[in-house]
Amino acid sequence: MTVEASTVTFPVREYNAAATFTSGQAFRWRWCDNAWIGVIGKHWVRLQADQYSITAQTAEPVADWGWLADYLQLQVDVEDVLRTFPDDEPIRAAVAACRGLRLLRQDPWECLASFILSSTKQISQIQHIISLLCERYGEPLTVPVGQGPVSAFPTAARLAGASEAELRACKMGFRAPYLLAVARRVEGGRIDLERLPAVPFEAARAELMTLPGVGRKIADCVLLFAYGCSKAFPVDVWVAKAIQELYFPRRRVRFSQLHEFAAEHFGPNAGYAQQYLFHYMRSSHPRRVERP
DNA sequence: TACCAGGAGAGCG
DNA sequence: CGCTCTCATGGT
Repeated sequence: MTVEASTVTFPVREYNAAATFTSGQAFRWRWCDNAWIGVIGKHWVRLQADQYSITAQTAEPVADWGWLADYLQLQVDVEDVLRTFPDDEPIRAAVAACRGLRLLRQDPWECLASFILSSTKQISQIQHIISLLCERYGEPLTVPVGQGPVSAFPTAARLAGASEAELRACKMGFRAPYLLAVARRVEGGRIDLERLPAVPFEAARAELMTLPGVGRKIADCVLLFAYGCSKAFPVDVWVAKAIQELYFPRRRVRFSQLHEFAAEHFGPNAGYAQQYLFHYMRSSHPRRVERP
């Protein structure tokens, strides 16, 4: 590994950055001048990936790159994950469609807030809402000369002090009272997001689901994308459609049955399988609005 | 115009 | 429990 000033290069095989950053798990990455630009915690980050490595650039000197390796989940061997998938045609097709797709390890509060804002919204619109929210309530960050300004994701404390009308002005509509209530519960210590990793899976999900605006799907997204519970299997309209069409053609299956099937069929890394299916369905049934 | 988007919550029989 | 409706906003 080579480090000079604010850049670092990690050797890594089979990391499909494009699929990873556009597959609807994180919402702040932009493709700009042949690189991915985003924000991780309080760091502005620019990433370039090739077949054998990922090179990262930050705006300020970094002594320890552990936070970045953790976010990108560089220690994960994709082949190990794929070996746990069921050997069936739908999974083979989904994996073939987005080789090297990874799951990121995101900050719990940012992930929770982002997915509260995601309900019944297209990914491009979620990105827009979050962009407005960060611009208006996030702490401005140091950025290299020539780069546009960016801000950190707003803290729960900051949003807890906002009004519902102010949040609605960020285009989030009926999700505003949900986000506000959850920000106030987190800020008031009535839910401790740092403690959840120590809680058994089902109990952690149940606790997340006590939050207003957080049902089974969003709770599973947070467990998967923030806490690394790789068996969590969020079922949204796309994944429901995927399982319906690929595994139960011409037989109507209820929503609860989709969960039961997923839990027993996809194995210990069901969440990874879910992400491959999601990205596969979206890229094989493209909507113009999603791919400019 | 009607319909949909990485849902959740409330009301109904 | 299982179904339906509504919520806010922007796009096709």
